[in-house]
Order: sequence, then structure tokens, then C-alpha cells
Amino acid sequence: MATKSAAQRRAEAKIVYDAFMATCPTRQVMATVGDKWAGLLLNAMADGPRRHGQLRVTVAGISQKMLTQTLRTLERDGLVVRTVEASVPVTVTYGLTELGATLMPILRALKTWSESHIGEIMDARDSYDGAMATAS
Amino acid sequence: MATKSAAQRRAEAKIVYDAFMATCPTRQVMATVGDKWAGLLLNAMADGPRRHGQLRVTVAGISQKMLTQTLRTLERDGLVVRTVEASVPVTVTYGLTELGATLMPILRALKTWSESHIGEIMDARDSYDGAMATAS
DNA sequence: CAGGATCCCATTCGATACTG
DNA sequence: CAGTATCGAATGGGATCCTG
Repeated sequence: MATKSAAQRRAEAKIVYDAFMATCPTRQVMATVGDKWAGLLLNAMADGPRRHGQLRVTVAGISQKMLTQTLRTLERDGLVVRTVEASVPVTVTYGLTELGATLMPILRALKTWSESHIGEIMDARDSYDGAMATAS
Repeated sequence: MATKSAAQRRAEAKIVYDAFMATCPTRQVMATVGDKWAGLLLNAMADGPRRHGQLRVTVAGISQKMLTQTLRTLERDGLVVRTVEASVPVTVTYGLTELGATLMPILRALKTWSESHIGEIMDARDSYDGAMATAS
């Protein structure tokens, strides 16, 4: 019995957490929007639909895999639409949906906040790191 | 030479990405705020300072390690203050800084958006998943 | 009670190669 | 050009034990 309690504890904790996740809209959205690349991609599409290749260039550093994967997630959540034009070769564009567009003001607000407070954050980091070094 | 290009490519890509990260305030902030637990913790402290133990209970599912680790990150970024009261046993409280407080309206906006649009997202997911299943 | 240190598993992400 | 599949490295995060 004692040998099982560890695994069980873990399983139960996960259930509690999952239940919380399921009932917490904010965490759901954060999980998508706070993703490493999602924000960048949404921002890159803010001014209109973009093509796969364009996004790859615009969002410097993203791998092809993560580009596709992130776009799929955003599409699944209804924030982005994928449009296929039957040409040769086939052309695919990604753009914001109505829902995605309503999210942009918040992202922009976050961006604005970030730009106006990044200095304070950097200072805080420096003094924090400095205090650590001095504490010896 | 050819054998080195792979590693070099990677190194260069990372440099480009790091340079971008260093110059993109939004990503810096997102990296902190979009963290798995940071948002929950900030929210838990919104109504006033809380103690370590309290936070651990309030934010269901967080491990002791991640609690401490996340608090350290938030403290380093100057969003949270750690206050030690010299009592026996020692009492430690965490609260928002002025800077942290200015971020809350945005988090609240995100929370509000999430709560009012989570239904659409869920619907989008269902229809997306449904389309996948039907596509066979 | 607060939290540092360690071990270890699960997930993430990138590089590469291949299909339509 | 757009996208899929696979493998390996890196990271995140949890359980446990231990200290002030």
C-alpha cells in the first residue's frame, strides 16, 4: 500500500489540477496566448493575413515545426483562420478571426505595458542579481 | 566543414533569437507573466500580501518547488516583494509591488476576456476536433 | 513554517528528411 | 511552397529529503 501512495498522490494531484484547469478560463487562454510563439504569430497577422513562408521569416527564430504546430493550436482555438487557395502551387494564408481580433487590444495593451516598464524590470533584475552577488 | 555547418546554423539561429528576445520587451514580460503559475500567484496576491503557506493552498496543484521558484522570478522582476518578519518562527509574506500593481488591470482584462470568450473557444475546439474525426 | 538540494520523468522544441 | 514524421537534446516540473 505504502508503495502505491506515491503514485496515487501524484495522480490525485493531477486530477485536482486538471479539474482546476478545466474550470479556469483564464488558464486555458493563458496556455495558448502565453505560448512561446503564439503571441508573436498573432502580432504578425494583426495587419492582415500572411502566408506560411512570410510568417516564418517575420517571426525570426521559429522552426518550421513550431510554426505549423502553433498555427494549428491557434486555429483549433478559433483565433486564426487557415485559407487554402487552389492554385499551383497551392497557396495558404493565415489570418485573424473575429474572435482573434477581439483579443488583439489586450495583447497590444500588454505590449504597451511591457515597453513602458521593461526598464523598471531590467533595473529590478540588476539590483536583485547585484544583491545576490554582494550577499556573499 | 559540412559537418560543422549544422551546429553552426543552430548556434547562429539561437544568437538571432536571443538578440530578438533581448530587444523585445513584450516577449520578456510574456515569458514571466505567461508562465504556468505566475499569473495565478499574482492573482492570489491581488487583494493583499499572502504568506507562503497560504499561497500554496490557494493555488491548488502547485508544488513547493515551483511556488518558491516562481516567487523568486517575480521578485527578481520587481513585481513582487518578499517581506520577512523577525518572529519565531519567522514569518514571510509576499505582496505586489507598485510595478506589479500596474500590471493587474491588464491581467484582469485578460481574465475578463477569457471568461467571456471561453465558450467560443470551446466551441471552436469541438468543431475543429469534430472535423478531424469526420475527415477520415 | 519557509525553502534549498537532488533525482527523475514528461513534455517541449529543434534539426533533419521526406511527401503532395 | 506547405506540411508531416521521427529522433534527440534541452527544459520544465514534481516528489522527496534535508536545513534554519
